[in-house]
Amino acid sequence: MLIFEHEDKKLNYEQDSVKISDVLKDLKLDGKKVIAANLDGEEFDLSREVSHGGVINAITTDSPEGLEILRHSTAHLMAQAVERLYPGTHFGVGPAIKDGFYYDIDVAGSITEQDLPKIEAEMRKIVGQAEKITREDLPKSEALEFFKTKNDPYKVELISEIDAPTVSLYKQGEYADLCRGPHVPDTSKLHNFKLLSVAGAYWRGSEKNKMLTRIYGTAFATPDELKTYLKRMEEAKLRDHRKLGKDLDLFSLHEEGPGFPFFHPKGVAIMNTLIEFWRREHMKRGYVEIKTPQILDRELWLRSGHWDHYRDNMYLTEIDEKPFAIKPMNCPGSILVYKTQLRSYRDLPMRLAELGIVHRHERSGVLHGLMRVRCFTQDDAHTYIEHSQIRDEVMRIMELDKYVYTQVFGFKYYVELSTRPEDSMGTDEQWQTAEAALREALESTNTPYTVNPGDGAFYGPKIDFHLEDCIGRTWQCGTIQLDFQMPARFDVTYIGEDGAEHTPVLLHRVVFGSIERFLGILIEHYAGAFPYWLAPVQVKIIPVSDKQLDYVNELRDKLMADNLRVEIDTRNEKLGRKIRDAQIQKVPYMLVIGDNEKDNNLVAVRERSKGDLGSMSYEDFLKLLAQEFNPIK
RNA sequence: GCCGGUGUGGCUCAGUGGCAGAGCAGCGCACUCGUAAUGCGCAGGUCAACGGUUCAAAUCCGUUCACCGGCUCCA
Repeated sequence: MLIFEHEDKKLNYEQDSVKISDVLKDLKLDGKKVIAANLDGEEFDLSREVSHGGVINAITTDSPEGLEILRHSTAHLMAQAVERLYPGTHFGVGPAIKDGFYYDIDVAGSITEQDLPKIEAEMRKIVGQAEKITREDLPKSEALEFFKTKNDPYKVELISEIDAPTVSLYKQGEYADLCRGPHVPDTSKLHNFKLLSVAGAYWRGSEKNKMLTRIYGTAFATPDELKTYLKRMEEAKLRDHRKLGKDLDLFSLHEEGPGFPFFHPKGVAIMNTLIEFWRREHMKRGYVEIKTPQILDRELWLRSGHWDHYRDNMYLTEIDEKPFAIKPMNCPGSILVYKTQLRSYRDLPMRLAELGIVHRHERSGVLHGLMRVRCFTQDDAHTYIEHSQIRDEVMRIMELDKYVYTQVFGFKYYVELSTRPEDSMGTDEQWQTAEAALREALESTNTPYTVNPGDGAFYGPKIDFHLEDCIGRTWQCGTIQLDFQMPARFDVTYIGEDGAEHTPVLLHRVVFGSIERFLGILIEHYAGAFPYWLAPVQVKIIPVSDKQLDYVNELRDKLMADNLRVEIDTRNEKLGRKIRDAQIQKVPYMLVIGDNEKDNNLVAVRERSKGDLGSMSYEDFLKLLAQEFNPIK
């Protein structure tokens, strides 16, 4: 006897086993959108026979679970098409992912993006054939035999590692795949998919293994959702900071300096404004600022542990035949500053901030506009504290991060706790204490976080703050790292209340992370339309003709004297043209100056999104600007 | 670093073995203009670099570099 429950409904069957689709039908849970079911937390195909009852729910394509199944089935569909078109292809793994799916394959020759339409066409053919997707449970040994015969070494490897007596196979037509399932009942359920790109991916994610070909695609429940997604990707492309950086004349990249961006006047204007804001917030919060050298004796890096744990990322040089290194981090320099005096417990927490330029050797393939570079400015600070101050200091920093990310910039962000990596220094006990301290700070502030095991710095665990960009990618910005190692290695001390010497705890932290990366994220976040306080050009003055040049120059001088970033468009162009160009440059305010304004001592204000605001006096315009959000006012 | 792709004027791109092109931007001239592109003209390229094949290479082959999409790695 089997008993199924759904909400307040109950259903009994006399027989020993029953088909999921029958149960759903009897519960009136069937429908066009239903592709699988959830029974006591486990997902089942509609065609599965079950011999136990429980709480049952239908899985529809408009739920996250349903979408995942849909995408997973589409991955299989793609694999089947690939196998038809490229016989002899070996298959790796093909899961559903955040915005779609992929399949890793080992194909003789190569597949390029030009081949995708062909594969897609074959997929549609299989959809038309409405191939039934069937599940088969079989002993591991049989499955192994099956894939050995099929000459699919990757599947053989996967099965050998499965720790269960039986495995499941999913078949559709001539295609069979090792898979946990569930899947849609047949291939005709798959319509709204698109293959997107081809890339390389190491087998099982290890660079020691062979590189396979990965085909990315996406699938949605409805054509509209697919269209919306593709449109969003198009729009994201338009926001790409590399394109906007060029169009808005913010920065450039050159072959002569791979990974070393060149910043133009407008890019620097934004960065300087960010830095001004940063200084203001930090001075308010009890930080003091230092500056330490770019190049330091190798001895220092040996002592800090960087030589042992970070050498591959360091640029080396020589001065007077002595080895030196270009700094990849600011901590050792900060420590030397701390140690210039005998410190008292009364000096703690001592918050030494530094806008430190660091160089790190990044492998050529990872460079990406401003997001991933080889030289960047960290908005760093090293805080020296007593053990008892860890929690409070971490919470103070988290508060600052929250203010900056959400209040000032309006970002969504995610918090991650990264624990001890393989290549690290210190004792297990030190790491446990440090990790526990960070956890405590997260928990006592009710901050939701995920744990990223083994991703800490080599000297301590860390809390990372990831900001989400316009296409849902996340970038690590802020970090708070707890360090018991450096202070000990450098004999950093303070005199306690008890008159004895103690070793302080060192907190490394950044808010923006890298000024360069943060600028990149902001460009995409705002799509180049920077808010008034950050805009590289805040006001563009546009004379209607060159008869107003004198008045316009006078206006510019006044605005500049009021510390505004202002430009005049003196080109011999029509008004419409000058406005268009200022709009394209996303300047927040335009002042249109014709005879009317000149004769009556007025300015005609145009705001980039609201349009013409009419004429007003200069003073009224300043009042208007004063109402704009401005955290450094 | 690895896999795949791409590299033509400041920008966006056409040109697939036979004289290097277009639009925009720039410069000059005319128009002196009222809220998203005025017209006419001029100038601008070692076709990423190096090597090879060929009577002839932007085009075919090789090497290197950079960039793009990913993987691995990271702020």
